[in-house]
Amino acid sequence: MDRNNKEKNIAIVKEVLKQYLQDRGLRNTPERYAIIEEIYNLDHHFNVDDLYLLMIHKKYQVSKATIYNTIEIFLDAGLIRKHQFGEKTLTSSSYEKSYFDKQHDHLVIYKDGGDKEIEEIIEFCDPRIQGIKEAIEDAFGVEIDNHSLYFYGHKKSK
Amino acid sequence: MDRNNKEKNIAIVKEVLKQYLQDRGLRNTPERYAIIEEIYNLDHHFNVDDLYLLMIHKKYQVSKATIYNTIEIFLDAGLIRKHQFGEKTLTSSSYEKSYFDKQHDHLVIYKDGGDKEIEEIIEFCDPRIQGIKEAIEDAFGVEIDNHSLYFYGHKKSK
DNA sequence: TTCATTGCAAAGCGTTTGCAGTCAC
DNA sequence: GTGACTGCAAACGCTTTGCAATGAA
Repeated sequence: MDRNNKEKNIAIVKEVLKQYLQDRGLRNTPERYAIIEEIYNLDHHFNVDDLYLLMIHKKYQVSKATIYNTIEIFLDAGLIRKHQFGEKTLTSSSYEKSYFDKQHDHLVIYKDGGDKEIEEIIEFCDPRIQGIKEAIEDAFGVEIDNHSLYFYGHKKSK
Repeated sequence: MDRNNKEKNIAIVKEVLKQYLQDRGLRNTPERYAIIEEIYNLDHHFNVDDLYLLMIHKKYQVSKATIYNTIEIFLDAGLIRKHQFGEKTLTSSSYEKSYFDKQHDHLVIYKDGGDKEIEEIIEFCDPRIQGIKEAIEDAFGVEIDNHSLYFYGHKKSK
């Protein structure tokens, strides 16, 4: 059932992608469909290297350059979202599928001790952010397309 | 008056830094004081390259390596904050002095047209973020040390 | 004197680019 | 057939690291 759902979603996303490519006169390359399929099979955040290794270890032969290119298209098409976790240490960009999800924010939990290592990333969604967004739009006469909110913390020690 | 204030603040920050270095058994190098002085003379966000060029063109001879090292200390001491503007294109990390300011968030305004260029960065402070923070702390049993909130948008076209 | 810190240059690492070959159209 | 796309390797840009020289304690 869950699996069926996933397959259905993948089919839908491929259709959306097809439409998008068509509209812009871009080509239907097999790589693009393979990559979007792998992304929508994942349930977590991933970075380019993750995705590259995953695809190498599976059926496909893709290059990182193609993944980078393709991801740019998916971002523009609204099929994925980009994140920069790790305010403390430098990390590669992370991505996640976004077509069926509502926008959500992230709580980044660091391990105790000054090692600056991420323990866990929790997603949440607080409607109050909408109120802030609207206030900012009014205050500065802008249209806000997008936001990112991260909380950084650690497990409460008892 | 403004200038006097700035000089007074710089004196205070140097004192704070001195204390911090002392507490950790770190050394009072002239570079560290020169760098913190230049940072607190700035009124805007800056990146390492900005700061490096500024200092080269002024009295001091510093290396980027030292600036990177030093900035790490200042971050830990709470004297500066680190930002990653530019969700769309890759940018270097930005920093800003933080000792006298209250925590604030940022509205990143992009130029119109798909050129992904930043037009302006506006700072704001909405108290409602505190409410969200507390809700998250309760919901997930964490202590939040820190947050970052960015809105990304564009000027409203009439 | 000692060893943290500096400056320099080299290395790292994620990402982008150039280009010859390929393949969607 | 044409030119957008791919894969590869090289280039890029920011940041980190290794190391000999320096200088704060």
